[in-house]
Amino acid sequence: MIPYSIQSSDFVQKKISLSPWETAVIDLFLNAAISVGLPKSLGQIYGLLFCRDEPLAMDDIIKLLSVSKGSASQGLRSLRQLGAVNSQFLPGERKEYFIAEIRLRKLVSGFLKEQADPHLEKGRARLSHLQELVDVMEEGDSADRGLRRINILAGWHRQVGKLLPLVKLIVGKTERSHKR
Amino acid sequence: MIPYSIQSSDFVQKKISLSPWETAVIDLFLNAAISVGLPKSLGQIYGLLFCRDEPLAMDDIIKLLSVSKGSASQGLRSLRQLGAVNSQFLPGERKEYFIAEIRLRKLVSGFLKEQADPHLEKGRARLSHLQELVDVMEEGDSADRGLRRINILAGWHRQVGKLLPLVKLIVGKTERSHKR
DNA sequence: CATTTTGTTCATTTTTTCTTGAACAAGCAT
DNA sequence: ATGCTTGTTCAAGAAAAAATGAACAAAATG
Repeated sequence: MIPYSIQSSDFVQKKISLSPWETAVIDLFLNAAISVGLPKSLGQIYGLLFCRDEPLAMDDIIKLLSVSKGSASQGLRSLRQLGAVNSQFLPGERKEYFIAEIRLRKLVSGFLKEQADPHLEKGRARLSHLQELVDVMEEGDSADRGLRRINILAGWHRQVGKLLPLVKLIVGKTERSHKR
Repeated sequence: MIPYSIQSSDFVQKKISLSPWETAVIDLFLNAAISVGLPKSLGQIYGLLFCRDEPLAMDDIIKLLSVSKGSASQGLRSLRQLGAVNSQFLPGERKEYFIAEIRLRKLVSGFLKEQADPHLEKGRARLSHLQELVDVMEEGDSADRGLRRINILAGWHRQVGKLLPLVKLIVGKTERSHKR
């Protein structure tokens, strides 16, 4: 006389609510997302997946977080692009199921690849544009100054270019020891 | 019969407009600011100061960038806090004059100190809050899962805690060679 | 085929963040 | 004192970013 599981018989009803610690974790990731300049929905979605052992489908996410279809869809897309979630198709199921990537190394390198590398590249372009602007000037104080500034910027660019791969490396290297 | 320099006699009229390369540099920093999550006015102001050899006062900045007094004042405050500008009082002048900090090491460490360190600290607090939430639960699957997640997060926290000082160090170490 | 399930897109609305400028202080000069 | 100059603050407006949900595709079901 249990009034639940109206639907397809032998399905275990998926847990419909969040435990307090899960809510707290989700909020933690929400804040983390904001602080690295990503939309909070990304943080929430990742946080939820991070909490769970079993993969979740989009409509689970929508229900559990009460976000819109649009947010969920776009959020998952971004997360995939960042390498922060992976998906799988369970046999016999039509939905796509998502799980969080929890290897910090992957998270960091995905983030840097998506967020930093493009800027580095654009930086290169801007530098040569700057160079053109200065080249075209008649000689003089300002042109001189321009040249000096370009050199500084080029130096910075090199520095950062060296730093990024190093960061990926370091996070990778020292990563071990998830106490089990 | 030059109609300019209405004002106090022997002052060389300060350059009133930006050369093209300066505009481009300012725009570069504007974009950089946005991409690290700072307001664009910060980028503009820093960019302008970066271009100039001589220190500028707030009203120079206001005129050259056509920004409001408010933006200039608040922007300069933030930049000072980030360690991205320094100021000096020229003798006999009442205004405060600003110059850009161009040592990358200083810029990076200032940025990290302001933007990352506080988050690390808050992270610590959140972790112990999480721990409490899980401690308080009756034993069970969810509590178990919660514990495992906390351990992962704690590991990440340690990692990042190690990374940040390292970044400051690296940028400092390799910094030399501004071609002169 | 018509229908259902799953997911994407995108114009609109909502929320958040940034900028503006007027009002206000604080100090100096007359 | 009174009026300048310099700078800060903050409420209100403007701009930018994110979330929503309805309309649309695509593919499987029956």
